[in-house]
Amino acid sequence: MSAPMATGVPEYLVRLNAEQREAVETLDGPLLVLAGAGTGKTRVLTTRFAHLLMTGRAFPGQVLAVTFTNKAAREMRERVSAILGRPAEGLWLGTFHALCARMLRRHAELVGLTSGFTILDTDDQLRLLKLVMEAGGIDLKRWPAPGLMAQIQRWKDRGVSPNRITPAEDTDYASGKARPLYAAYQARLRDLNCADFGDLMLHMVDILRDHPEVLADWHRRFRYILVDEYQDTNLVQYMWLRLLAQGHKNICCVGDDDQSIYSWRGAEIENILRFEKDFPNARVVRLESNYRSTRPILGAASGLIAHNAGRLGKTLRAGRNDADGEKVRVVSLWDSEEEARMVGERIEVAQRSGHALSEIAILVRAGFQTRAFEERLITLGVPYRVIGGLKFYERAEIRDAMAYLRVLAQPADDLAFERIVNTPKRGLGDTAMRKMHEIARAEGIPLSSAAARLAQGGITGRARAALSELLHGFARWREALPRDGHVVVAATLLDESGYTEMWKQDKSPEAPGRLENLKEFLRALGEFETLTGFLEHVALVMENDENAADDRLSLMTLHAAKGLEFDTVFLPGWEEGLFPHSRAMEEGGEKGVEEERRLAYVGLTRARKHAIVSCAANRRIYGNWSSSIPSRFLDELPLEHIEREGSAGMARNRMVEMPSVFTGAGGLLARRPKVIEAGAWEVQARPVRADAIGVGQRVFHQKFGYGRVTGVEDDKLDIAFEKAGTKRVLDRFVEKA
DNA sequence: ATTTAAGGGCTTTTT
DNA sequence: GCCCTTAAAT
Repeated sequence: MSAPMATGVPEYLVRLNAEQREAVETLDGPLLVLAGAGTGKTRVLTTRFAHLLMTGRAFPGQVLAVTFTNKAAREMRERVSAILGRPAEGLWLGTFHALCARMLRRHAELVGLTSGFTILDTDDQLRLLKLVMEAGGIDLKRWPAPGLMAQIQRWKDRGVSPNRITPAEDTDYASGKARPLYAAYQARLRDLNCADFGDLMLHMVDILRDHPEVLADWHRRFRYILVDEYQDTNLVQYMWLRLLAQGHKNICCVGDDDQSIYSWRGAEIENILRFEKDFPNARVVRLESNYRSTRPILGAASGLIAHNAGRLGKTLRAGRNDADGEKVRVVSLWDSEEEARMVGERIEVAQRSGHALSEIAILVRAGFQTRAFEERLITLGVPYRVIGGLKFYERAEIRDAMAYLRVLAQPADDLAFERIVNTPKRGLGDTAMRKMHEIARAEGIPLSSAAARLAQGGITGRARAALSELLHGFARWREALPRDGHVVVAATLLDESGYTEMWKQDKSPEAPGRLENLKEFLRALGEFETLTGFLEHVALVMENDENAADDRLSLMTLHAAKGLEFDTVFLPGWEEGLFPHSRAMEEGGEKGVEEERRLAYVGLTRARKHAIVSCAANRRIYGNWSSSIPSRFLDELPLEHIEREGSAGMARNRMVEMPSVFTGAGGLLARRPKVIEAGAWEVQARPVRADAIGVGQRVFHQKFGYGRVTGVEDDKLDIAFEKAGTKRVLDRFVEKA
């Protein structure tokens, strides 16, 4: 513990405002910190953590700190270290899933697993469930597996294992067979020594519920519990927290009911609404001083969210000295293309006046909306990045490589074996696989053993040779493992199995990138002592490098934007049906609309200085043009904080004045937005692309599709397009594919 | 056993 | 309008 400051108050506390300080210094008993957007939530959480250590209230290993994302966990670790002035070691700090996995490794045998269990990805989960359903004689046409998977996940989110399903929790899926199928699926997971994501939580809760001595052990360990984003916890996470908090009752949950946007993933906003009932004598501290946004942005966001019922109630106050600023712009446009043009032009104007692109974001409701903006940004030559998309470990090549290593580590891992047995193609098709399954089922042995049996005889020459080569390979690699180490063996394995070669032969544009990813995979493997440690890391923690080293604009969904902030934020597509989304309204009714409204609130509060909301009167959805009316959320923004502009009339009841969609493209193109600052249209000199395109690069062109660069001359490219033939185009019209 | 055709569906996705 | 999953064709 470092010496107290001369004043008696440590420096890290002095930097806090009164409410933040109360949240940090209230150490005993349950505490709920209601932290509005931009009120210093992370600072409170990390300072509180450090304070617990600095005051000697707890050793690092006695604090359990839970986040939802790896990113949040990493950030907290870094900031706690910064306050402590040394790396924070031995912490129980991580995501719900990572922490549960860590705990479950110690108690795996209590749920019929061994500590080396494998964590399945969603792909494996579904394949396994399909096998279980087929074995159960279910007609997969009539009862698609994803439906049952969703149901099982819902059960797991609610902490319901097969034996705990009450009639109220049951479903009529597949004429009431859901429950036995769930049980069979769990049994198969156990046999394969696997756990899916939901199991990590579910098993731990079951263990803590059923084994008081285990629970008591964890109570002895954890004296303080810190929880981030409490509004996003689901029931099983709540149960887990509650069980662990029973011991010392020192649980501090930080969250914001107004930012609960994941109910469709099982998050229960009731968890935070109920906190004071669940934890008697709980203190509640509200953080309401916002240090992020201007007064008009806060006013607009507050006015909007005030339309929700059943809130815990907070009022965001502007905490900045320079909080005065521009009103929120509400721009109405003729169609989605004009909307994209408007956003693009404003970005160019901002860019020319020195605004960093990395401080601008376009936040959309649904993924398909990004396309129009991407097209626009490409033609304007504005660098951007789309946040979201596939995670590192969700890429096919990484999953394949993982599967190889899983078979190496656990020959009985049927799912992994099945994935790689014919990847690369070894001439093992349906017939060979069926035979393998038959043997495995008949003998009650793993697939790989069945394959060995099959290689002795039972299939034809070519397939047989290929199969026995693979099996001999695994025997060899496994033998080499203790001698050469996992990194070397992994590299040889991917090489000798023909897997790397498969991608080298592949002519598709993604192939080089995939080989890169495999290199990255091997490099990351080198950072781990053991194979199993690495497999867990990849399953739970590994993520994309979206580090914004270069100056690019961000394009992402509103969901992906939670927790981020930008100087300027564009919020397009505020139209009934899209935002609030019709599905959300159909499925959730008024509750659904409220969650959409929270999403709008999240979007607005991402902006520090400028927020530009827009709606289009016409939008192409699923290929068809359809007209839409402005979102009800626009009417809910307080008039004094917004400024309306636009070419396409705003009032929701004046829609009749809108020209028909069918007036044709001429009228549509002739119409120019009146919303653009003067001069914005006279854009001549485009910046040269930062990412130079070379010969051989595969590229994408909006009009001509995919092609390969055959020549480069200044900013002009000769491209052999797959469909459109050879053309010469300006480099700014293509993107790397 | 791989290639091609037809069909359905389509919001968000921290782990 | 597009993309992905499953069905028949060679």
